[in-house]
Amino acid sequence: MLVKAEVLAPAAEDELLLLGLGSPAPSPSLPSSAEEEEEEEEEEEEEEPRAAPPARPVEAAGGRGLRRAEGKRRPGRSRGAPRAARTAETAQRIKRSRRLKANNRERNRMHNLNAALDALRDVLPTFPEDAKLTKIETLRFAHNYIWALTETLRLAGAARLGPDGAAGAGVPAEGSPSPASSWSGGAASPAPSASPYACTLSPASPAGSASDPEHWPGRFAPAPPLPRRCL
DNA sequence: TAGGCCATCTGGTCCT
DNA sequence: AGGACCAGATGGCCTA
Repeated sequence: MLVKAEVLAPAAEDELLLLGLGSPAPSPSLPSSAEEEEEEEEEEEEEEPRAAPPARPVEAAGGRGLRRAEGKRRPGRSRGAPRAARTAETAQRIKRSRRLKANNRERNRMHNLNAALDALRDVLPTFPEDAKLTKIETLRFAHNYIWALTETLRLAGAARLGPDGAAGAGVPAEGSPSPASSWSGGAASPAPSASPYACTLSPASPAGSASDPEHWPGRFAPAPPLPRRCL
């Protein structure tokens, strides 16, 4: 996807920077970027022990030099930045590396979540068939759908039991899990009293009143008839 | 153009 | 300590 590519690009660049590669190399694919991250982590694990010891003054760094040149001690800057600076830099790199790892995990976590959401969408009837419910719609719809199916079972059982058992036909049993009670989220809707079992398997019902525009995102206006699989 | 939806990043918190 | 989870921020895309 374009979005992904665009958003991921900066991350890949960061990794490259971390690896000390100033210029962006051929952009790595997602998995390979993760691999690079691993490599980088290893590299840093190596460095960590060096950074771990309490930062000693610069003279310590020049200890070796002292051995050969008694008296004449050279400034502690052998090459590159002073040790303290290097240590700080290393700490930064480690921090950054952990962040990137966490980002990766978070990304995967969200992908898993989305996959689960997609699986849920697959079993929900929609109209038109290829319409894609948003996340919130999927969750609300699923909740209502389960409620409707539960009612179906309950009523079917009641019908088998005869007139006595069917006392509440068409009316949700007391304490039945009406979605409206716990799920409407804010602009919630009235309980499905009018026709609680009227197969209103829309993203918003029965938790949302079909006449309540707030519950009908443009793409899912109540105009279409009952969902395909609605029995 | 505004608003909705989404993916991602990020820092904080909790848990193992 | 490291990973999972969460919520806020940010920026891109799409539609009315």
